Amino acid sequence: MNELQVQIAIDSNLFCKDPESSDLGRRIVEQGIEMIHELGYEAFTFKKLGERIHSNESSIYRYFESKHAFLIYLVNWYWSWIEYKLVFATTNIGSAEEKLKKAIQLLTEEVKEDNTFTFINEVVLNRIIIAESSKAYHTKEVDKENEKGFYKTYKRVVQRVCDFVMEVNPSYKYPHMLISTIIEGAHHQRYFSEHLPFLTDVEKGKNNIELFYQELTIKMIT
Amino acid sequence: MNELQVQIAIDSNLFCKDPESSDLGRRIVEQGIEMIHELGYEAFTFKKLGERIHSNESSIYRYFESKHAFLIYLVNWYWSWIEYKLVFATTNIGSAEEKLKKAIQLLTEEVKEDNTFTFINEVVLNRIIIAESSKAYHTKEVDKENEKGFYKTYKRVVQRVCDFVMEVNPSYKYPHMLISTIIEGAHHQRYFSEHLPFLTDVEKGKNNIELFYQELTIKMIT
DNA sequence: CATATTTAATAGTATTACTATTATATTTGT
DNA sequence: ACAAATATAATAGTAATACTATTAAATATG
Repeated sequence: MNELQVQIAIDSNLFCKDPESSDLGRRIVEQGIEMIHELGYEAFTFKKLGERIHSNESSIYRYFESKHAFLIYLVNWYWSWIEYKLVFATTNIGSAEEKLKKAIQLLTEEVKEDNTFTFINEVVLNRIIIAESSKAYHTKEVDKENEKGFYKTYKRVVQRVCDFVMEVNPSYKYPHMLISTIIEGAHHQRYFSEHLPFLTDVEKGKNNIELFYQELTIKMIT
Repeated sequence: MNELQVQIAIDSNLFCKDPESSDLGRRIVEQGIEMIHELGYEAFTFKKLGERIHSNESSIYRYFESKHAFLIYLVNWYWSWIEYKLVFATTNIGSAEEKLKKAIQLLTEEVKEDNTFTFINEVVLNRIIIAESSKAYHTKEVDKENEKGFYKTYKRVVQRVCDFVMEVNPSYKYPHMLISTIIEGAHHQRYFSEHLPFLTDVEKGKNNIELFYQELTIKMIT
């Protein structure tokens, strides 16, 4: 059986030249993800990436105008992918409660399988999002970048899940606050469980993070 | 009436030379906070700070070994201050529920009054913590720094509030997860309300952030 | 097959995050 | 009051960063 050939569509003002349009572009994204994961965002440079892909620093600048822009691209790719998974997992489900539950699972679970329906390693990308994505919006340029649509994909995912919340309880007052708290919270808890375990109650072999946020969702909206 | 003269005690391995011990040191911290707030962490440099306080870059390095170490110092100062306020606000309160409620208020409310019981502007520091503190632990060196006690003060605050949670409900399973979710969540919501309002449900004149997390606390542990 | 585009290579810039050295203040102990 | 210790300011220097500009060679396209 053939797999569905879906392409994650990325807004064209998130890159200079579409990295999906050439082999070099795909190598930049593929290996860039690996390198950010290995070195961390701060130590990662286009120069190092250029060497790794046997290309040149200045060639990478034709695809992304800056290191920051590259991170923004990855964050948007990630949320587009999550949106795709979200829509796929919730169509044809009748009960609003079920849809919401599925959505919370998707947002809080650890990304484990590498389905690589593209050249992008989603498991590694998930870890970058957890460890580095807050740097995408914690800058002095947030407001300008927000206007340019840099956070649009993330907002769209939040809105979709909010819609499920409102289906379950149309009078609930804080859907956006609830969903963004859960998304950011789950990422924090994953990061803490690995590096600052004191701040969590994660137990080996148990998916306490997911359990906690599922319980939170139900208790808050009913 | 005299005000209490309390000094926030900072662990001596969080600085090279104690900035509270000299006029220059106090100016570094005082003006450093203002500058990080104005320029953002990335654009802030010791060179610029040196110029601003009519001193020298290299003199600042005698107090803090790096820009990162300076941020870590500020984060610890902040949490020591919150711990002090927390202890002060909850002693002599008999009911565990009341203590917890007070604690959640303290952790989620906007810091408004500038009590300046020191040279540090707590209102501005609070905004730095909201906007920049995640950069303190999202580095490749977290584990090493955690061992050196860089996040001890934060953990201590979390533990104190966890103790209240356990007083209210001794069988509650996820106290650390709950409290760290609330702290980080409230900070995120404050930041979002200013820059990415779509991700919150903040209304003018209403303290929805505090209300949301108070409700969350009660619903989760009872 | 000519033209346009892409890429690689080189060089260069201003700035950053530091370190090292030294001379001059300032503080401290006696 | 004075020597010794310490703190500070000023200067200089380093390797690396995050880019930009230019050019030549390779590749794709009409």
